[in-house]
Order: sequence, then C-alpha cells, then structure tokens
Amino acid sequence: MTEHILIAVAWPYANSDIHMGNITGSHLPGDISARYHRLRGRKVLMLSGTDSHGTAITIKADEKKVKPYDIYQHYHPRFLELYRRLGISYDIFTSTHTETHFDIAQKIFTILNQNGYLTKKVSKQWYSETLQRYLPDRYVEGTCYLCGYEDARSDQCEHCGQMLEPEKLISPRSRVDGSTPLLRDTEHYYLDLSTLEPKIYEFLKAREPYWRPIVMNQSLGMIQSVGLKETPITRDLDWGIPVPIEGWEGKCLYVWFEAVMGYLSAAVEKAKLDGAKDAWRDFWVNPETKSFYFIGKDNITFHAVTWPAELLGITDGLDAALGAEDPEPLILPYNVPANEFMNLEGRKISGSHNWAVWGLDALDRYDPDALRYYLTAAMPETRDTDWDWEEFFQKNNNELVATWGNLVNRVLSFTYKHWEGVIPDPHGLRESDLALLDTVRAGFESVAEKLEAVELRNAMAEVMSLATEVNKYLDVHAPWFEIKTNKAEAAKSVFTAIQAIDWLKMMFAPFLPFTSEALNAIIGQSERLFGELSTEEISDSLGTHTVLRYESPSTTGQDRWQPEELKPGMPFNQPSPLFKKLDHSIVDAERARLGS
RNA sequence: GGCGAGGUAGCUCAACGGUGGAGCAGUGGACUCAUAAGCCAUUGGUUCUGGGUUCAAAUCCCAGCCUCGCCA
Repeated sequence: MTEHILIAVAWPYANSDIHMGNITGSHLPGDISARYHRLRGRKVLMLSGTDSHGTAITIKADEKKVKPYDIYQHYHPRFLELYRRLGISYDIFTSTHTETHFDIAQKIFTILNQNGYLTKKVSKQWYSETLQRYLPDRYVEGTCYLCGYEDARSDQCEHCGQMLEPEKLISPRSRVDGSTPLLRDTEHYYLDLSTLEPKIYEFLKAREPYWRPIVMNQSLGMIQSVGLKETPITRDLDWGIPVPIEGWEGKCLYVWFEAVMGYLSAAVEKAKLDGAKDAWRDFWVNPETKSFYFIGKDNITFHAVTWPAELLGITDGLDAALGAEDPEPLILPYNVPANEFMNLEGRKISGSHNWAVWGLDALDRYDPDALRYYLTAAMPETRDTDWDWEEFFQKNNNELVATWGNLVNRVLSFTYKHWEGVIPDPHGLRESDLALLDTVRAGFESVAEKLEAVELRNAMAEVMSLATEVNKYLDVHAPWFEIKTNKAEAAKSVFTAIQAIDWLKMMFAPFLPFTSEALNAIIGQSERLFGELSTEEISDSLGTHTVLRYESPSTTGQDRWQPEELKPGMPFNQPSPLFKKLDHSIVDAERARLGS
C-alpha cells in the first residue's frame, strides 16, 4: 500500500508578514520534505493555514480602527503570494476563519466535553463599563504594586519582570479609552487532560530513538515536572469561534485551543474541495500514516504533549461525528522536527523594529532557489543560526553558482557545442566513468536517509559534495583536452558527466525545485518533476477566503527518486545559467535596509 | 526561580573516552570546457571557565559563566 505522509506546518498568525525566520523554521523544511516524499511516489498531504483569531488581532484592529476580519484579510493573501513565489507547495493552505474549521473545532469541543475532559470555573476578568465588554489582561494598565512602575500591564510588569495578580494592580485603566475597568466574575471552560499523562509518556518513549533531543527532553521534562495542567479554553472575546453551548454567547474558544485543530479541518476542507468527502480519513485515521509537524521551538510542548493528548481525548469521536460508520481514532504525531530560531545579523529578529528580512521583499530582488539554498544551509536544525548577508552572498556565489551551477553550465555548453545539442553515445564506459556513477548513484540512498530523518541541511550538503565529485572527475578526464585527440573518449566523459548531473538534479529537486525543473527541461526530459500551485476563492457564511492548492503532475504515484538511465542520442536544449552571481554591493545595500 | 537545548578554526557544523576534522572564507600552485567558475596544496583551534575521575577527557562527574526556548 502507498505510504501516506501528512506534513503539518505551524499556522502563521495573521498580524504580521512572514520573514526568513518563519520560512526556515517551518514552511521551507515542510516543503522540502513534502517534495521529497512526492518524488518517492507517496501520498502527501501538506497543509497549513492562517491563524486568524485571537486577542493580538483585535488589538491591531483597534489600533488601526478596522475590523479584525480586515486585518486577517490583509495578511492572508500576502501569505499565499509568498508561498507561490517561493514554491512552498501546500496541498492546501486555508484559514481558521472558515465554516469547516468552525464546525470541526466546535465538534471537538463537544466531544472532549462528552468524554469528561472539560470543567467549568468562575474567575475574575477585567470589564469595561464604557465599552460594555470584557478586556484582555493586555488591555489594562496600572501601577505595579511591587515596584511602583506606572505603566505595568495588569498581568505582568515590564519594569520588574514579575507576574502580577490583576486584583492587586494600583489604579487600573483601560488602554482603549482610559476608563477605569472593574474586575467581574466570569465563567470559563477548562481543559484537563492530566489523566492522559501515562499514555503521553508512553507515546513519547516510543518515539525517543528518532526524535530530536530538544523536542523529546523538553516534552519529557514538562510531563515529569508540571504535567498536563488544567488550562482555560474559552475567553470573553467576540472575534473567534463561538463556544457551542447554549447561554455562552459572547464567549469564544481560546485561539491556542482551536487553531491547532486546523490540522484536521484543513484536511477535511481539502477532501470537500476534491469532491471526496472522506479522503481526509486516508491520512487521519490511517495508522500507517506518518505525520510530521514542522514548528518552531517555542511550540514544542504544545505539539508534542498537549496536541497528542487532545487527539487521545477525542479518540474516535470526530470520525463518528463526521459520519463514519465504523469510526476510528485519530493518529498521533510521528515526528515533531521542531527548529530553533534564526537571528539576523547577530540580533534577534524583530518585526516591529524592521529587524527582519521579509519574504516577499527579498523575492523582489533574489531568485527563490537562491534564497532556499541559503535558508537550508543555515537552517536552525540543532541550534540557533544567523542570517548574515555576507554569508548569503558567499554561499550563493561560491557554492550554489560555482560548484553546482557552473558544473551544469560547463558540461552542457561544451557538449552542446561539440555534439550539436545531442547527448553523445559513449559506446561503453570506462572503469573510472563507472566509478563516478557508482558514487553519485549511492546518493539516492544516503541523501534519502537524511531526508527521512529530517536532517535537511546535511542532506543538501551531501548532494553538493557529490557535485564536487563530478567537478573532480572532469578535471581528471578533461574532455576539452580529450576531444582534441580522441572524440570518442571525450564522448564517454561528457556522457558520464551529464548522467551524473541528471541524477543530481533529482537529488537537488526538493531543495531547489525551480532550477531543477528548469534543468530537467533543458536536458530534454518530457515529464515534469513537480505540479503547480494555484489559488481558489471560496465563500461561505463567514466571508471569503482564498485557498492555495497544489496540483500534482501526471507522474504522481511513481517513485522517481531513482537513477534513471539517460538515453544517448536524445536531443537537449541550449543551456543557460541556472543561477545568478551576485555583486558584493548587495551586502551593504541589504544591511542598510535593516532597522527602522 | 523550575524544566530543556546550545557554547569546538573567521563562519556553518562533525567528532561524544583513545593522536581535535569537513565545507566555505584566507594563502600558494598548475590548468582553461565553464557565470575568472573548477581542480590541487595549505595557514588557522588554552574544544566557554575552574576543579575532579582516568594510563587517556571536547567527550564522564562537580561547580560556575554566557545565549536561546518553555513554564512560573
């Protein structure tokens, strides 16, 4: 049976554009993995969407004097544009502000309630009489009762760094209109999954051999120290998903609780769009599915502990609620390859201080594969890394262009010139030719091993080192010298090099999809490597949302990660450079753009 | 404050008990098919600090320091 791979990517929050840290942290590693598995002929579902609700968006809306919906509608299309231009190949990228998502989230709330994991409690919350609504803690400021700082937030004082108890705050005032808020009783639902701790421990232990140490140890540490604590899952807020209980109007599901359910609702929405209502089950209730969650390190325990616990708490309830005759439980994460953070020029990325390299902005000046190459080479897989423009420049010119781009160009131009645009017939290969091909061929296995283990940086470095092997081979054989005395010998060298390049093209494809596709066409291969991204506009009772979708190519289902034999005599196209060499002046120019 | 990760050549990383390595940058060389690219050679390190265990420590133990994340 075909292997099913679920690639779940953290949902970007709709209050800021996407920068390089976001891309290298989750979207790009997810895309590389998805493309690799597709080339293997596996059934892949890569999904994510815009996290559209929550307090941060209402605050931004209040500041700009617009509706929260408008904030979400501003960023969502910009996310889609970035993915299309950078080649982040979501099978579906949707939003949490959809009927499908509301429905799934409310069903899950109900199921968890029925299964006994929800409790109700009364607590105190700020209430504004002038606005006739509850205020989030962040909306209320006052004087810190510990240090006397006058502009402390009601839940934490920035000055002394202490967490505060709201009722002790001195002279509280609303940030919205300066009026004095009151603390009023309010009732909320709480999620309590503590009884599932032993099962989660078991779940983690079973995955210990192959998870990243930071993910495993942090999760085990969390279980053993504080455990799965009771946490509120509803709020007094009107921008979000209503609590599906009579008499709870004006309260919504907490964004942390509902957004993550997008991993389910996006799969359900895709199935609906494809006209195969139950297709989501092929992934979600299939025990053979491998699910990968590409997230940042700030989200580790949430995805490795809380979310699996919720899935266990739902058991087969969602499948039943969606009409399955023989309902089955949802699958737990196979791997959570969380990345650390990427800094920028030695400092932490900060969108509000414009200390960021914005995805869309960078794509105006650089090719997607050039950005993808550096983002993969500097991917924060084992520790925090640094985006450095000098290094971007160096790696682009000295590795991508010099080693790989130049290899392709030197071999194809030479061959095009001397063999009239046809792949020459080697009439048998020499021992040294076969030795090179053995070396490169072995890459299909060793690179695959690294990709399956989600060691993407190492995987790409290995492909690059194979490109170096081909350069060395050329230096030894020097077909430009052979051709002067014996064109038949030169034909063997050139054929061998092109064969190696054709294989390397496939190994580079998950990382550098645009140039691998271009090279594939230059070499004259008729079948494309990848499909296309397209958008579709969908309207429902909540408004309109555009989804990004990936259309698979005709070769889907075939394992193309194979050393296919090149046919002598096959015509190929005149080559042109795959990559652009950059001028050193970009380093200073880019650095000058940083900061506000 | 508690939990977790990291601190190794200018940069990115590997070695995880047995003479500190690779790629890129730097330096030197022969070549020319190629985006002056490629190839060959080579400089460069109190492995965060201080103790300890051991015949032997980047690696194990103890105590610190610094960076980052989560929780409080």
